Amino acid sequence: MAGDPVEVFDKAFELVARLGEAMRQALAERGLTASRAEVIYVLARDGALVQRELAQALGCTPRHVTGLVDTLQHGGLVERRPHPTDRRAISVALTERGADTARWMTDSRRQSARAILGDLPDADLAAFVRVADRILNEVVPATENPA
Amino acid sequence: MAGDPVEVFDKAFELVARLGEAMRQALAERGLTASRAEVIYVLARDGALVQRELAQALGCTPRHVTGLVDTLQHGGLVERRPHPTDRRAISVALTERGADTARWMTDSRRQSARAILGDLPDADLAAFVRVADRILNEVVPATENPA
DNA sequence: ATCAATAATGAAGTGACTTCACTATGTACT
DNA sequence: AGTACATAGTGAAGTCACTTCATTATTGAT
Repeated sequence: MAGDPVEVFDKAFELVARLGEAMRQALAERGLTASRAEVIYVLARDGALVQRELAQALGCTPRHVTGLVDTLQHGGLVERRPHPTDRRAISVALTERGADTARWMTDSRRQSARAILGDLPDADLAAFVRVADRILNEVVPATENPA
Repeated sequence: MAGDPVEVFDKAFELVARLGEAMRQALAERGLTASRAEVIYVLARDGALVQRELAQALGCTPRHVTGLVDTLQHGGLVERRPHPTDRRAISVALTERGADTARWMTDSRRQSARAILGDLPDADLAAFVRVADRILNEVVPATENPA
């Protein structure tokens, strides 16, 4: 049977539900939650940030960042430092352990990707990306970060 | 650029994050949350259920179902009835409004699917489903409901 | 008649997140 | 300098998803 748009949509939602759940579970085994993992991801990508910037990057309130960073700091993944020029602000950076965790996230994602999809034809993978992009562009608001 | 497994994985996760968010938002406009919507979906699919069965279908605790049904009942989407043969149990069924909501969910999903993906080549859609199935089968635990 | 399994619910707790009020600073304007 | 407003972070309190641990009705099976 060829491709039915509705079937594709259903698969996409199934992905949302089940892949999301699998991710949550994998993170939980490392003592992380999706939100906390995202903090780590962003800090690894952008370097040390002030909490307000972190809130923007995560799309949540600054207040919530306070709590997230509290927990992460308590777990030794992140550290707070006084901002060099602005005494109101607090700079948040990954610790060694935090950086290790970030590497683990990237590596295991890459490994899984290759193990699971490595033998599929390039054409299929490219088509998946095309369809996914279409859905993403049409359906989704996207945390705006334009020009 | 052809298909890179890692890029595909990343897209899949982006779908998880952004499509999930879009769904939550669409539901919120109708006063629903993902969990409550799932109750409606399951009841529409399986007919009236006892709360314990509902809990199994949703993969959550019976205790949580109590609360979900409370809210839905209060909103007039669902009704509780004494179970005909087992006086411990409570049967939960959709009301007219609940059934309408279920129809809305199905219809809008179908409409969006056609509007967004209708013009893509069948081959792409079929490839998407193949790749998604691969991910689903390999990565995911799946709420077991086998033979 | 009795006793263990079962259906639902109260009580209390966790994690994600919010809004609102408040403190400490930074900035700008006179 | 002096006043006034904006900004960074946090305490307090609340919502929603979801849990575990009693406790109360029943049921079913001996």
